[in-house]
Amino acid sequence: MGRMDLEAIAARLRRHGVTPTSQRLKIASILFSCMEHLSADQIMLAVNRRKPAASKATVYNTLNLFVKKGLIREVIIDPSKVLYDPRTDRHHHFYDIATGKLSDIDFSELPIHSLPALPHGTILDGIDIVIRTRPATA
Amino acid sequence: MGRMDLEAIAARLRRHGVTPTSQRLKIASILFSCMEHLSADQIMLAVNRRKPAASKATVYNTLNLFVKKGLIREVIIDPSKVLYDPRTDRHHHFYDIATGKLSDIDFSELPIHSLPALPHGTILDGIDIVIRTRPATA
DNA sequence: TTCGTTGCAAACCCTTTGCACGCAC
DNA sequence: GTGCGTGCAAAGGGTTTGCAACGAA
Repeated sequence: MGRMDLEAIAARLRRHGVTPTSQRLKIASILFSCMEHLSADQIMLAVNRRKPAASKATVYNTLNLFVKKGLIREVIIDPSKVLYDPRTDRHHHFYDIATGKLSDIDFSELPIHSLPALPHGTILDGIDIVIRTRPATA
Repeated sequence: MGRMDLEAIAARLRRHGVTPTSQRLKIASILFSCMEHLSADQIMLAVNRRKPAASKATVYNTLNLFVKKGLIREVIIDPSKVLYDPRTDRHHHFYDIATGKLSDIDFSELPIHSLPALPHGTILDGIDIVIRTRPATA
């Protein structure tokens, strides 16, 4: 997987108010070059594949920091673990209930024509749509 | 909260292939009379409010059984705990990110006009839509 | 020096599991 | 007696936290 230019990633972190450190750059480069939905555990493995580069605590702290700063998003689908999504633009997901695999749906492919009235005293924060699928030969 | 007629609940359990026991009836009556989205913990508390009626293991086993038998559904939104939904018909949810409160959206209020093409080799299993909201005065 | 970052290990919390007891048929 | 259901306690697994060491400005 071609590593994205580190300086570009560092700039992106700074733009979101995150000081780039070597651990954060490594974690960010994995997320932004893979562009897949990874669990903290998978990121942990990828980060330390060759040599120890970040501890478990740092991986979790960093991911939570990235989420808070809007660099990535959490995807809550599997109750057993959180997935992290390097895309932050509006999009939705396919979720294969047999394999657990997530894939993206562009916002334009699944337009919402009208929203129901929101509960009183609330404003819209966002919309998450998950289309669950399963293998055809099940 | 008016307890739903126990015999009606027992019949519903049997219809789904679940042998009605006193613990299962109690748990089911809480879910079906409250018609709210409860966590296992809240159900545990409600079940044992007056006197011990079911152990933690039984609550979890029962909820998982109900899900497997199609009596209730899991709602995965809060990564820290699963919520159980007594409604199994097609519907969606509002989720207040500040309070954690869930409320229902009737299927008819949020029509999906067209679906994107599913990934090759997969078939539709279902659609989950969560409209995230937050208090207007945030 | 000073503040932010990292790492280790322990703590946490929700959930599941192993195993023995008990009840219904 | 057989099988399912229940309960207790312990284990499990992902995530968070306390605290000391570290590092850059």
